[in-house]
Amino acid sequence: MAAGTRLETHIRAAGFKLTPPRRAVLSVFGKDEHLSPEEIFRRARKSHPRLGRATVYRTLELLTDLGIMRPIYLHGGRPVFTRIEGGHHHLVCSRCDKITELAGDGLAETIKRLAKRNHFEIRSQLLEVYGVCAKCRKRK
Amino acid sequence: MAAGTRLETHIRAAGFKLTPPRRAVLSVFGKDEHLSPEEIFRRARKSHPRLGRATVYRTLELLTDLGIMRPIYLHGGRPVFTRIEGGHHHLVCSRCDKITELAGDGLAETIKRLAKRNHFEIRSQLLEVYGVCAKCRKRK
DNA sequence: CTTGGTGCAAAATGTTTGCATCATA
DNA sequence: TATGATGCAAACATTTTGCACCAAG
Repeated sequence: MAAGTRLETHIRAAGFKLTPPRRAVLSVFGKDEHLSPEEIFRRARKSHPRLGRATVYRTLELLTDLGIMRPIYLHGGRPVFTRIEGGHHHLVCSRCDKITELAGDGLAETIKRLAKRNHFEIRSQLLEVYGVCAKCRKRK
Repeated sequence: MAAGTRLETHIRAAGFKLTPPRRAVLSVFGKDEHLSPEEIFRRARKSHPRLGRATVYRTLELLTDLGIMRPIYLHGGRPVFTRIEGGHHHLVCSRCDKITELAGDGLAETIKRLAKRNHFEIRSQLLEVYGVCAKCRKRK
């Protein structure tokens, strides 16, 4: 679990303690995983049964403050958490709720350029384009 | 209040009743206004004091279903509502929470082009770039 | 051994729902 | 006047907080 190890190092480097509950939370994240606090709780408890919900929330807050993870609000305003790196550019279909990653194509670069013009230091990008996906348009 | 009138017409056209509470909710939205349900409730109650919170939520849901408004989730996952038209491109400073509109510059067009390539029909765009604004960087 | 981290339970917050009443179309 | 809309209060879901105890560094 290289990714997990890297995250763990990050926590210690920032001067925070690396505890079993925190390891359990970190361990459930693969790359590009989008998980709700409740789902994280359920999964992490498998490796650390004593885990409480409050600790999940506190750990997610810590990880967010450290710039390791970030919440994304998609359906109904409930958050899912994901690793912060990379651009998160989504086409969200409001019919079938399918989320398509909108890859590359100079989008991230365009955004960086615009941000630079505003002297803004980018930490994370999130683009959500809402509408109707190709499949649902046909099925109309 | 041309905008308000236009929205009211939209509601009737869709076969819904135009009631005082709904007019009160609609009336608080200027253009580019981003308001939380609670703030909408507070403002709308000035023109219609009997208004209840539930009606605000129900009206916002209706307006969202009609494609007139949309929720945006910025700070701490609490929604703010805004008119759906136009691109909503924000630079969000995680130090001071200031939100800067990232205007034009071909961004909306770039996104449209990419969506078209995916045969995706755009209804609304939302870009959130998180990071540190110019002012806060200096103040470091 | 010191300080930050944890789990539990209670509290706070934000949103939804059931229902009797009201008013638009 | 029929049906959809409203306000109220209770229910609900999610997140935060207080506190005594625990363990990583």
